[in-house]
Amino acid sequence: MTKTKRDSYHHGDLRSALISAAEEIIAAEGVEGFTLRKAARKAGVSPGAPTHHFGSMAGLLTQVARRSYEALGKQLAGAAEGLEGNAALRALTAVYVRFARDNTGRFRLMGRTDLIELEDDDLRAAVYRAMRPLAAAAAGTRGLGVPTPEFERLDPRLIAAIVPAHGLAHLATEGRLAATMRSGEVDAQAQDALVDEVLRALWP
Amino acid sequence: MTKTKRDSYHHGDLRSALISAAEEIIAAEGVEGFTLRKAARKAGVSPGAPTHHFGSMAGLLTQVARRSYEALGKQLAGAAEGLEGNAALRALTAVYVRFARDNTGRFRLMGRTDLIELEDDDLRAAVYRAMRPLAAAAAGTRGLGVPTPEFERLDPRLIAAIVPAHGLAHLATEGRLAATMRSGEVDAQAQDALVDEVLRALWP
DNA sequence: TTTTTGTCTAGACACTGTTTAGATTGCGTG
DNA sequence: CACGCAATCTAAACAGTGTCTAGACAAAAA
Repeated sequence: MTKTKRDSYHHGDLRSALISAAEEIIAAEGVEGFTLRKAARKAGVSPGAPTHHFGSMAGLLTQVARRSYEALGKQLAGAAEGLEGNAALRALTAVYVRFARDNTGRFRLMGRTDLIELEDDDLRAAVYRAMRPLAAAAAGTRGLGVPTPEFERLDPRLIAAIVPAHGLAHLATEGRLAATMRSGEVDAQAQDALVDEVLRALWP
Repeated sequence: MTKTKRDSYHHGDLRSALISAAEEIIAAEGVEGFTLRKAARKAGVSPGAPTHHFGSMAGLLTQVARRSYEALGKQLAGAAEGLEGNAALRALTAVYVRFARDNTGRFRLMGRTDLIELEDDDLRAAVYRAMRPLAAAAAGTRGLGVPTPEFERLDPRLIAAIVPAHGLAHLATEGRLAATMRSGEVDAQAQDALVDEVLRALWP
């Protein structure tokens, strides 16, 4: 509850305050619980204020999505260290799925093309950068070149490396994957084990 | 534009009229363009009327999702005929992706766990039934038993059969897969070819 | 010090889903 | 056939939403 109070008419750093507020709301209540007015209230500012900084709600959420891709990229970056071939791909996919499970709100936002501005250059760059470890692993295993930012022309074998991660992550966040315990919570360990089994079936 | 006019106070078959209206709106404007009031207007009925038949907006959309899974199931049913092993899996996955591409609105709805009632028994049954062809193909190839409706206890190798379809379909609907032509439209043929290449990389 | 520029507020607008109380009708029973 | 009941739909309201237009305020530039 970082309700930023202020004494002066101007906020000072409203832009990043709104991004933080949005991230907190999404983490606590999910994308479906997010509201632009809520974020404004949390930053201690009037409902119309965010528009001036982000143009629209989608503008703000695009920034949140961009930062989320950066976070995902950071987690993927070190995940394949010392591993090669299919073992590297398995490790990266496992991290991808864990990120989706542990950051359900943000991950759902990343897939909501109606809420974010997909053509935003910074966002596209962040997506591209986040996928680089997967590309590198696929390249190492199968002799691919480095992919270009244009997703339209990605090598089919690189897509083949991304697809299982994406699919598993979606199933996980939709609660269809695994091991929901009696409390309703997800048994992370059991899910990790299941994911590992699936990955060994795909990439032995 | 099936604007159902009526002369009597009672509608007659409002329930299915609302489902049809919702399907038309979602097909034309996507899930994000759907509105309960819009559906009510299209059926020629007051904003409060749907509540009595479906409880809430999620109730109506759950019916749409159920019918969508039935449609998907129908398309999958005949897709693997005469095929075996990985070839059957490839054919089924291709149909899955085509369904997502040609029914973007409905497919997006199926993944929106915040808009539909995931615990609805009819919906769960429809999901299970739709996945049966994939299960059968995976079983034929790898010696699996028939899966139970509880998704929590699915065989990892069956999940491995579903995951690429799900992942590819999502990438396709998010516009990240392929071959967007200069018009902004998707080049279906090119996309099919790409999907085939990806599948041959996963299931040679 | 004055002007200009960037920030933010106040209030309104057209919507949304859902709730309440009441009007209207069709149907099964006497 | 007539009656009462249950189902069905309306009308109006409520608390919200994102966004737009004026204008108020403050800080930086002239």
